Amino acid sequence: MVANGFDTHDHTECVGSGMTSAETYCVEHGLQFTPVRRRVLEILLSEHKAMGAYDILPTLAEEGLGKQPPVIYRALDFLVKHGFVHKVERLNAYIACTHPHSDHAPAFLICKSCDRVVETEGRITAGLNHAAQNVGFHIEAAVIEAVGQCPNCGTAQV
Amino acid sequence: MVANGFDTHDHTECVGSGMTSAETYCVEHGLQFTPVRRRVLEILLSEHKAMGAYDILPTLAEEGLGKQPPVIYRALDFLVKHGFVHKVERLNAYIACTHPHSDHAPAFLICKSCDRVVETEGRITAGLNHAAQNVGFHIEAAVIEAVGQCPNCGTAQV
DNA sequence: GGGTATGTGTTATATTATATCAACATCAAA
DNA sequence: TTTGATGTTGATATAATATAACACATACCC
Repeated sequence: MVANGFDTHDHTECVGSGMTSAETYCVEHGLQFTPVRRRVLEILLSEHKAMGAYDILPTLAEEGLGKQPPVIYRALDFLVKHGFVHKVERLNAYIACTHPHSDHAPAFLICKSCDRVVETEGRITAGLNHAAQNVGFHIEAAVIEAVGQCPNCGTAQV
Repeated sequence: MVANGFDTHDHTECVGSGMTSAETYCVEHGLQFTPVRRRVLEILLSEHKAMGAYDILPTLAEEGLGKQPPVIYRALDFLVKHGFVHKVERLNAYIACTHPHSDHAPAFLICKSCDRVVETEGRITAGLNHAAQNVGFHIEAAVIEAVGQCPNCGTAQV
């Protein structure tokens, strides 16, 4: 079993490499990686969990980076649009991408008990593609979110 | 290509069979299929599309079935819990199940252009199960929602 | 340097959802 | 047939999530 979000681990490196990767991508693509955007990504990377917009906003406010909802939503829009962050629809929450720009269809495992979320990689959508073809539907993006119990909570409760 | 929500079709039968099926299920399981619950399912079946709670509420209000949000949310909770209705997380909307109690992992195709939603059947989760096993996660339910273009809108725009 | 596009600050509001508590209904056991 | 357990509804209030609209500032490009 490889390291994942259900483990406890030091993810200083997660933050560092995530920021570097975003930085590089923005430079290469002529995107403005402004202080608000930078800080929001940094918070999401360092918390290493799914956070609501209103969980992030107070931190920005403390740091003088904006205290109204539109500030955080605009930053999140940018980060989601460019693949640095994903929205977890089931939770109305946002989480830093752990496989930036690997051209993946992100899928999430959401623990009901502890609310931790892990992003998995890989091709999930073969069956879905088939279903779509049957009705002539063209898939552009997919939301794939599994709800259940993570190893920690599962074993704890048995 | 079989009949589906992207076709225009007379779905009088969808409504009738949906209601009958729910009715039977409730009797068999000792559930109270009360007027509010009945009417909400009927509305969702007859509109044959994903609707927000606040789209449904005015109709209930007109008919004297309750005008406060908790009324509709409680009815929706009941209908979702027992599999008559699904929530489309991506849209924060609700849609009548078209395969009631076939023990399926519901998956949706959501058209970006016309907002129509089609529920597909079938086993979608093989790859996801594998990913979950790798981290020791136990899946209880899955949200699978594809966003894209339906045949009508796709051809219209080309 | 001037013009255009993009990003930010701010106010206000829209949309989606839940907590709480009292009243009433249903049903089965005492 | 009362009692009590459970479930449903009615009503008020509020929480949580998200966007519209507009003025101003900054970045970028020629």
